[in-house]
Amino acid sequence: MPELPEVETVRRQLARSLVGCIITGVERVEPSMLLGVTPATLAEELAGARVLGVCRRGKFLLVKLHDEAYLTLHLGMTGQILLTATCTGWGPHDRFVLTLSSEAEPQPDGGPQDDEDHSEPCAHPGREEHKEAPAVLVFRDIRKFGRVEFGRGAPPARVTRLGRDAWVGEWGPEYVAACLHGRRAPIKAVLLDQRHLAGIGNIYADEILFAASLSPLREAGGLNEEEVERLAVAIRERLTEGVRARGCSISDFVDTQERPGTYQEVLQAYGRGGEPCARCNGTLQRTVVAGRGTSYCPACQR
DNA sequence: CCCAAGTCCTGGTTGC
DNA sequence: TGCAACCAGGACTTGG
Repeated sequence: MPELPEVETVRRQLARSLVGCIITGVERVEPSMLLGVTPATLAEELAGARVLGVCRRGKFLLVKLHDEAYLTLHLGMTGQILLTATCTGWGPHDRFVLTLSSEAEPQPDGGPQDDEDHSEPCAHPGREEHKEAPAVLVFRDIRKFGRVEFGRGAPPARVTRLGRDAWVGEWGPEYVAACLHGRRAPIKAVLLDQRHLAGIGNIYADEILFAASLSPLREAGGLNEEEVERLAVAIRERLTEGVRARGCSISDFVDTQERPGTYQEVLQAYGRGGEPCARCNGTLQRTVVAGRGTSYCPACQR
């Protein structure tokens, strides 16, 4: 599942490869995944548009174009963004395809220089990605949960109504405490609610709660100060680890070069129901919380 | 047939 | 009682 670390992995690659490029055309678009514009208008708007930056907020990617335009991408649960130098023909799940050309004049500054929280300087400047501008961007999505949105003036409402970015956002234990205050919903449901902290999905929610030794079933408003502090630390740490691992490829996720991440190798809770707990050697239990499959250790997650 | 799960939407409940 | 905030559950999607 593309959650914050997976989307950040893709953002870094897109920022490196796309900034300064000109979109030359829209080769393909799945209308049911398109929001805010018709396919015809989208093609018209994007043709000739220069990419100014690539930002992220929660699980959303924002491709900033000239004239205050934003192309907003959400990967849903099986979405992939692939960059290739040549077109080798489309597959049945290629829902949105852009062609690109590099500019003669390189941008003075490659990275996204955005006001907001979504961008981190690229941490691996030496890594080989595309030196050349890619010719094609493919948004591949087996299920059609992904979304492509175009708008002008400001990012779309589905982005502006998000809470603070769960990784690079400015927040601390007090903010988390305020989010949880008075809530009777289970703590995991609040972690998954993008209006509070944006970017946490089902995998990282389970990992964060394991790291914080908190039961996903706990009533959110019932956490004490010390537990909130542990939770806040676990959120930053698990997401940082996820980004460092270049994402979790337990299901379909791959980066723009079709390479998997490695976070699936260090999962302690997600998907491990019935297996021994790495911390206390108890048995992880599987249940359903907030309508989502949930694994946790009843012995040491309290 | 059920399961996986992102986001949006609806309808019922809670509490001031 | 009225109303808003809150919360659970369903729709959507397709391959395993």
